[in-house]
Amino acid sequence: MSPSLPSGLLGDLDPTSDRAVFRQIADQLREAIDRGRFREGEKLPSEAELVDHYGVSRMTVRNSFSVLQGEGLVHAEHGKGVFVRPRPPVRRLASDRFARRHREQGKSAFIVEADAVGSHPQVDSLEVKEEKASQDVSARLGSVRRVLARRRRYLLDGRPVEFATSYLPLDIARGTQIAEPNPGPGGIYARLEELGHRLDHFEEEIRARMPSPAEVKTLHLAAGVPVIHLIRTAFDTEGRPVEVCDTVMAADAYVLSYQLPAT
Amino acid sequence: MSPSLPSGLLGDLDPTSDRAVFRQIADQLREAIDRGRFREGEKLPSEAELVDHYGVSRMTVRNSFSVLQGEGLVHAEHGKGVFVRPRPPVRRLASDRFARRHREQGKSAFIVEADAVGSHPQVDSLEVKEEKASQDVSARLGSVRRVLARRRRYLLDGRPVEFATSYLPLDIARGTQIAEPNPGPGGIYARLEELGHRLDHFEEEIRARMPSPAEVKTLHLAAGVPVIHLIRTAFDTEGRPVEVCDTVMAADAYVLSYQLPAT
DNA sequence: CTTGCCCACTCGTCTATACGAGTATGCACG
DNA sequence: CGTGCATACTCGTATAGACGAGTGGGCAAG
Repeated sequence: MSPSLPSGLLGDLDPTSDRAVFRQIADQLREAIDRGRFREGEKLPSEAELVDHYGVSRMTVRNSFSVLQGEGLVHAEHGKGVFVRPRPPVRRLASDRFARRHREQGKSAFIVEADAVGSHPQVDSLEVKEEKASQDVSARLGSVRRVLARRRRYLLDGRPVEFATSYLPLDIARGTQIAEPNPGPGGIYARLEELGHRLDHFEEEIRARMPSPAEVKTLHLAAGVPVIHLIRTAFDTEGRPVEVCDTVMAADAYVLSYQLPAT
Repeated sequence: MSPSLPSGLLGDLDPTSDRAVFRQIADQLREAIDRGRFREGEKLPSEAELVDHYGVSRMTVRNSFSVLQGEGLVHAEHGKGVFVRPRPPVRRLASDRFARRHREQGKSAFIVEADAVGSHPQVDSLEVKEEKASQDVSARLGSVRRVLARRRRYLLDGRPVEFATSYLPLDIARGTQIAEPNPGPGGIYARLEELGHRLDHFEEEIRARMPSPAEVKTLHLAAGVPVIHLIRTAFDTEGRPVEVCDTVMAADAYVLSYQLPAT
């Protein structure tokens, strides 16, 4: 038998309303969460308890939960319950993160930055190989057929937060340290500059969308978490695009920050 | 009676698989969409047809659809069917969109840009009023109690794509044309400069998340469409923040583009 | 020909039931 | 004391049925 809910926590249904019952329930739960009646990580009433409280069928309650899941407000754990989704710590990406001065150190920007805020950084899924350039990458790199692709996934405290692929023209990267699993201190941008491609500027394109099933898997995304899709192109001082980096980030783990001149 | 589906369009279920039936159906539909078997705007088989084809119950088929809706791939229209969601035209926001040279003209950046690509722009929900600054806005503007808030919504070809609120310190904006519904040619940035606040740079913070129910309503968002939340702070040459602009954009209608120096 | 209604088809909402599978707890047994 | 199992509670998946409401086409009446 389900114990009854503390009275006053949730209200009653309005049978005269034309708002669907499952939406009314979702509204009440959402409001309770917003007001802090349920805190981050806290367990919501179980399906059975809500069935008793509202006098509706279980599917109706589940429908309410699915609304809240779609909004990214809650997540269900099989065998345990439905919980208010905690807001994970966000990683701030500043627009000067690729400035030359940050490249002096030996470690990669990701590692340095994570260490600074006391997180445990990891990089995995390293893959470096030559492949055919997609139509999009080819266009961005200036009609290149084949490219060197460097794939990796970044984790913070064990949680995957982003994965990225860098594409470089073969005539630049082949046979250099860039084609090695470990590109050496300062990363591939340092190597590019050593190879005579002094970097001039970057162009970043940002989109947001819902993840594909593959992305959900790779980033362990909860329901209702979008991804930020960032495509960066690096140009050298001669105006040639020397790298395209395609990055997919868990949107709940990032804030991007840019500084623009008012010119 | 439901006519049977064209054979070969969709496959069969694998009863030995441990993948849930509704996921298998969603997978097949997703793949068919990705492969172009169903084109943008095209109608998917009705629930009844899929019930017949797969020999499952209607709720199972609906469950599959709800997966695809959550991914933003399809949308349902009551009484008509379920359709592949067309990708709307996107608006590109370049990082120089606030450059002084774009401010010379009389019209606002939004209008000029939309006209350029042949879209029909509109601005509505104009509201200008003094109000108490939220904690966040106050912090960004440097401990300001009350602010002038300018709210508006932008539409392209009748579709709402973004809404924004600008907050300005009262000591700057009160009694000026900035406090009028129509701020005049070049917008509030032009007025700020005339008032002696020469703009130096902007700071933009970007987040992506699922919309609140209020945002769904204001932007007429389909299921599975995230929003891009952009907070811009404008600084004058003395380093004082003179405006905070809080913008919520339909993510499927935007690509943001930034240029960063490699410094 | 036009109007208005009926009907078929569509998705939306809700109920009731059943079984499976993951989790946690307590108790009995070794 | 510790191990392992039974059990109760949780959500996951699926079935079957019912009624409501929006859409569009066809047909009959005017």
